[in-house]
Amino acid sequence: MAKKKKCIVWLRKDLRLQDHPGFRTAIEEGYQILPLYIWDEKDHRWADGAASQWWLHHALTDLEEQLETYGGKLHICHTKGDSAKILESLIKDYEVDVIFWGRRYEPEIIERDKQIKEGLKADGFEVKSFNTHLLFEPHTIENKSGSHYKVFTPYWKHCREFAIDPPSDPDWESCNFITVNKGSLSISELNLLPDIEWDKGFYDTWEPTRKGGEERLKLMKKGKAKLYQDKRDTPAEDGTSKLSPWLQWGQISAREIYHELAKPANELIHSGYLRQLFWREFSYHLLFHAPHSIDRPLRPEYEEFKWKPNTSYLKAWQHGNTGYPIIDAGMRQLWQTGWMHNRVRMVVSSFLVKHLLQDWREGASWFWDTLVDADLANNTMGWQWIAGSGADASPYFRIFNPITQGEKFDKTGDYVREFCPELADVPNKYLHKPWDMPELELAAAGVVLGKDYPSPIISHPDGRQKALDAFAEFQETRKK
DNA sequence: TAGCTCGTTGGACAA
DNA sequence: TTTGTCCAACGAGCT
Repeated sequence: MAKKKKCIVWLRKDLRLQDHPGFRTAIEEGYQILPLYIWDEKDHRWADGAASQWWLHHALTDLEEQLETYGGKLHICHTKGDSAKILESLIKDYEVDVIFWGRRYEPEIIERDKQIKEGLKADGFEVKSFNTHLLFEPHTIENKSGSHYKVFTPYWKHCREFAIDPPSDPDWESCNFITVNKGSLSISELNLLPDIEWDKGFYDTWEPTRKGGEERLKLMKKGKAKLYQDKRDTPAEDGTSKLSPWLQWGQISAREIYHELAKPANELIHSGYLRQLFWREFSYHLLFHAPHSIDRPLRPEYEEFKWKPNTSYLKAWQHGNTGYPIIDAGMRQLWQTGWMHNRVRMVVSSFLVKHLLQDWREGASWFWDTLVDADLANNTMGWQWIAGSGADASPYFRIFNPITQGEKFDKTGDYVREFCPELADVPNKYLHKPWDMPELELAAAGVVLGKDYPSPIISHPDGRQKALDAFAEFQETRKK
């Protein structure tokens, strides 16, 4: 009898069994499969942050359980920057013929994967990679002049011209696995969970399993997506999809979401949300074509911008102690739940970069470490946009006003009261500017400013003016 | 090619 | 309280 062909399916940002072209191909072509996850602590400079690691732990646990129902076992390894070595030794140990993996698009990972691929091919092994993460791969889209898009709307219009492959599930009933007896670590041995218990709120907020994501998607399908356009800007309401962490880890694919919501009859009513999926695509497109933008301004002239580093400002912002309720509620939501509402992300980012004149990279790294949905392409694009150094960036005089943004988008004050409970009894009239409240009323609400809740670290008119001055000065130096 | 239009997410101020 | 207008300037993308 002919020897069974063997393959490794190396899982990366595609921790799912559904709509997985790697698994599907392996099963269709009759391979015996070794499903592999390598926890590489140093696979690039933006290796997963603490909140992401928390999610990863649970995603792997869930994936392991799903595989077990088909008689498979997830093989788990750990390294600090040498995934290639692990692959090589597994290939030898199990006489593997081919490796399948889903492509990643972080600049340093592209480079690393290329080297691994070349190395393996030189040794006579076959490597096949697939698109498991996106609707459109960044290099496949170009504008009429043969270059990449820099503005969202034309990019989006262009993409809409193309059909998107429907998701396609592997036939797991006919799957064969390679029998593995040794060498795999347990998930807990990866030490992905925090030593200090700061993750309690995460458990209250998330069910980080495939099933948890399917539930969210079901809610969108049942009506949430229809209401999305109206509710997306109200942080007190559960009006967004919150699917970002599942998407980021690939527990649910973009294709699955797209096809669930874009059925012809629904396309229009869901278009507000679907558009957001294309924003994710667009940020991968930008990152691919401007790899330097992960830690340098996309527009090089912004290298000259004079940020004013100030540790106490940065700390106050990180810990939600700026004295601006909408900012503090957002930063505390982030810390407690590993997630922040998108509207509030813009307000807090603008405040850090404009009012406080702190380098956008400080904000980007804080988000990176604390968000369960941290995604290099989205994070980079978002911060560059707010800092004004991005491709289609916000003009420098566009400075979010933390008071009016609060009053406009958290009218009821429910959001602020949830995350800044010390302000619970402050009436709506003053909730977004407690410093304007008369002493007596403050006392009645049980708040002493500077003691129970911080006084503002900078006054809004001051912060705004300083930002305008700094950016005007920057424009001047550019002209010279 | 030159010229035209437009750009996810806003704020301040005047009327 | 609401609404309209201006705030700069530029480069992408299209015709």
